Amino acid sequence: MTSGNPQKPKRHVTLLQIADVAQVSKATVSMVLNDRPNPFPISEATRKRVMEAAQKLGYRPNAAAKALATGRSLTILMVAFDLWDENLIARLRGVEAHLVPKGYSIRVCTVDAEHGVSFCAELIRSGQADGILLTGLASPQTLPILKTVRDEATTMGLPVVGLANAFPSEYVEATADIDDTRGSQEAVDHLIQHGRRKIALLGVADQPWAHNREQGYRNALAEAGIPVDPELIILGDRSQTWAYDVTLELTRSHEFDAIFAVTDNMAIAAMAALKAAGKRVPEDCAIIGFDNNAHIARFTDPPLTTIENPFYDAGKMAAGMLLNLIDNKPLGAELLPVSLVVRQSCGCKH
Amino acid sequence: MTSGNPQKPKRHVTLLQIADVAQVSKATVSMVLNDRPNPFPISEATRKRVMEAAQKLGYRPNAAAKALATGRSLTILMVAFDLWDENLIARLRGVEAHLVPKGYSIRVCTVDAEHGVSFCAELIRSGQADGILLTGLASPQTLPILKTVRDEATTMGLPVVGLANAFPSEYVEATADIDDTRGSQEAVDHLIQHGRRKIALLGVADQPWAHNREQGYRNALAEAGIPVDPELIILGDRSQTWAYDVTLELTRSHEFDAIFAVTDNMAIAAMAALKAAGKRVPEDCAIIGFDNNAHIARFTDPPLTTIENPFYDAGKMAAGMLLNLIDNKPLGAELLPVSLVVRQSCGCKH
DNA sequence: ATGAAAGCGCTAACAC
DNA sequence: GTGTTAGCGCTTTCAT
Repeated sequence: MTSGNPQKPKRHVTLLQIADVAQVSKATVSMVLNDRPNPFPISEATRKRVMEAAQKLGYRPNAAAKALATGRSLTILMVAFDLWDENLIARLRGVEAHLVPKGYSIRVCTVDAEHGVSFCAELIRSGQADGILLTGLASPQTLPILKTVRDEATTMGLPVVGLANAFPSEYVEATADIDDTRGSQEAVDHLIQHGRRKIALLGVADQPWAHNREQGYRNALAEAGIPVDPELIILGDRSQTWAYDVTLELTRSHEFDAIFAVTDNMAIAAMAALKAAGKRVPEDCAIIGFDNNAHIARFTDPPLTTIENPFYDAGKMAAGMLLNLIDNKPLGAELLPVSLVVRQSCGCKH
Repeated sequence: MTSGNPQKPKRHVTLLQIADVAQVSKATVSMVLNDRPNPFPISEATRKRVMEAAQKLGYRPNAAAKALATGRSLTILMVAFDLWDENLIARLRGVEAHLVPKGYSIRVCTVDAEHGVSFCAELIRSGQADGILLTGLASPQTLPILKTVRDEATTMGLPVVGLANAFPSEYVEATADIDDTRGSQEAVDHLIQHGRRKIALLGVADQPWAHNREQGYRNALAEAGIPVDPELIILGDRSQTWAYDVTLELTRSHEFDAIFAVTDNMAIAAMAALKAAGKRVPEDCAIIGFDNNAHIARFTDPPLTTIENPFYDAGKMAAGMLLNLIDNKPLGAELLPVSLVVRQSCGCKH
């Protein structure tokens, strides 16, 4: 059943065959199919003949030949950098939403401290992409890897665009980002509206995006005239284990009535720690996350209030920016708006 | 800062340049670089000269030219079929783990009922892949789409391999699957060990993998001599909303002391419903899921006992099988073992 | 042991 | 308006 490998017909219908059938030259066929005047328009008659022949033969241009001739692969390379549990598929769909209508497809390469950089470099150097989309997490230790990607891209003359997670500007031409600051500010402000005053921040060190979220936290406190308590700002490594441990510790050492965690993953770990410490959520401690991983956040106990992170839209925008750079058009970047998704961990009633 | 588009050097170091430097012909360079006797070996001297020249010039073969000449793209197409919230990155990493060492890279294309099939077909027909990896969910309504992929692959002579989620055999040469039946049987058996007798199954209709998980449930009951209560077998559409609603309903209409949900996502929704109905987990109702989405399952309240779904390994295996098919080698398929991850929702103490 | 040359399928000057 | 032609960078048969 599984043995007999499929016969390999490799039905390459070529331009030449169409030319034969339509009684024209390869060149004419190419022009018709690519809709390129040369410099004169093609007569409607031959146009039609060619189209019909192509249709009949089920012609599909060979991508390799096209790429070789034009020097463009119609492919972008999406580098997933140190990405493990995030919503890759939403980003991918967003990117495709923009790319596919323009005929581009996506090659992916995952990279982390141990794997993939050299292969990724290989892909770039071998001409398999017209531009690069970087997504994932750049930590200080892994920055050299980013540099490699950046350098290879530069020697090939390819633009690099960041998708979410605000990459440092030395490594990208531009980045498609969401309004981390504004979103966080809204979240923390919401906690303040609920009468919370001692709000802890569960943050992440050394990450631009996390820094922005921290800034939003500070803004909200400032606007409400609440002094920042440095002891309630805790920066870690983004892991759930860390978030759990540090929250547990905090319950023993400090007074606080709310937590703003810069990711949902951290928020749910913190929530578990609060419960382990005998605190009720949201009565004793309210909590808000960030990202809205809906299939988790909706079903925590209580359901997690959080900020919607529009990965799909970010993907679309990043793709748009990349294509613009490839075509030397204006970038068209903007900070994507985010919005609070109110559930119950903040203290709101159902 | 973001305006001046990067200059485009496009440093294509070619075979010819190496040939020049090394004082040999293109052909010789090609042979050396590809390690291909012709039919006689290359002399060590020229070999070295060529290698050094290549090294010095920083030569990287042009993928398009190579593909055009050989008819092989060294690329596989990964089709993500109706996949939204699953762990794509783990599969991807697994696939890459096997593919990259062999020089293959991955092109991705997401497809669902509304989008992407025609583009996916395009990618296949334009020779942009040597084989296809199918992953995601095939529902009866979307099967025609699968058929399209399959047909295009066939006309191009490309093998199609399924990665997880057991695709129907008409659409794939083979599939890399996990032992759904065995895993589920273990899970349900574990519940039985805890003294549970009225175990509800939260399943999914029309999905081979879900059917296997149901079979495991039945096996466990059979071995324990517990009669199957058809009313406790509930098949739905895999959505969390459905799982939540149906569980809530069940608490009102039936007696049961445990739930086996065929996915973690359904399990956490069910858990929320149980709590909403005033049931304690696991005292009143134990619950076990499937997949081990660790960043969720570890932090539910109580932590979710579940079956580890080795997506990474499945990715590796699928990639291996696909490459074997491409090279006409024996398939090397096997059912991947799964294991129970015991936490507390089953009734075990910490 | 190495080189010459044809060709993979397509594009883009340029000629007619 | 359409055809000719010369590549794009690489592989591969065959001749030497």
